[in-house]
Amino acid sequence: MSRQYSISELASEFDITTRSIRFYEEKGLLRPTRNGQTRIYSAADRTKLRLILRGKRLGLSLEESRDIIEMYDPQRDNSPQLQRLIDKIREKREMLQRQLREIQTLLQDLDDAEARCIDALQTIKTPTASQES
Amino acid sequence: MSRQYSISELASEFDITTRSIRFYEEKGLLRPTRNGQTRIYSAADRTKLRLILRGKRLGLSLEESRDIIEMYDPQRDNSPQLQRLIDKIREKREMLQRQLREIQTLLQDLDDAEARCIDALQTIKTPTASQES
DNA sequence: AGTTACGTTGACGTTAACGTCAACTTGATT
DNA sequence: AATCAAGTTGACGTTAACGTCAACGTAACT
Repeated sequence: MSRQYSISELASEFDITTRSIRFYEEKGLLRPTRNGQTRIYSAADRTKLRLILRGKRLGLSLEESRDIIEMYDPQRDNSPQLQRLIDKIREKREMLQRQLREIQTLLQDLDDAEARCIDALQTIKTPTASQES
Repeated sequence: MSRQYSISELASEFDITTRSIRFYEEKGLLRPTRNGQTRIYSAADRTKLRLILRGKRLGLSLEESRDIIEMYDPQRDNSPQLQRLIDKIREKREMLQRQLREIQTLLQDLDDAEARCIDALQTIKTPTASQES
């Protein structure tokens, strides 16, 4: 009973084309219901779309994003399935944690680079300080 | 005077093909010296390669990685250049920080998903607890 | 001299993730 | 009835980031 969305609503909200949204469906990441042949998206679909786009920014492939999306509605069928899911979650978590550490390294590197730049700027503005007094 | 590397040494160390390394050169990310027509890579080239691959894991394009690499050897020519570089650094930093926050959100989401899975597993192992006593 | 290992360039193929376009339907509006 | 906006499918084009392959050079070893 919560809100419904048209394809173009979602497209403009997330600033992507409708073609992309249909593409994600082709790849099995979304399954909107239909009214005739027209697609209708639920709030859950919208959330999934958000996850897809976030995944993209994080360098995940669509397939990896699909994995993650599937974790959101665990079909609690049989326990082997669930166990596999838990394993996948832990695996993804490790990957993300590694990624997090790498970002922190890069941030540190950027800090250093900025410092060197600022330093170089100073050196230019104070022409050859080594020759003063 | 520090160590030199052949293309296949680097390729096997980072587990990529020599073709990729040459491709990065075509794209202007590396500029190894030559002995005749054979490429010779320095320790700095190796570091750049490491940065490229890290960038890839973080979802950066090669062009973005090239930007970052350029920050590592600031040609301290003129100050407008340096100022532009500082701006680029700050911009990249914002992007990485946003990415960092997104990863933390995703990690939190994964924690939740795992909890739900484990919960579902328990529910299966304790068959329909609601019908007991 | 022959072969083996390692390197080169150039051309072309490939995959993921879309974009573009044409031809069509459907519902609402004028 | 005609037109318009929004949707659909299908076919094909595109870009990034390589991989594959062929044809060749070179240096070292046997």
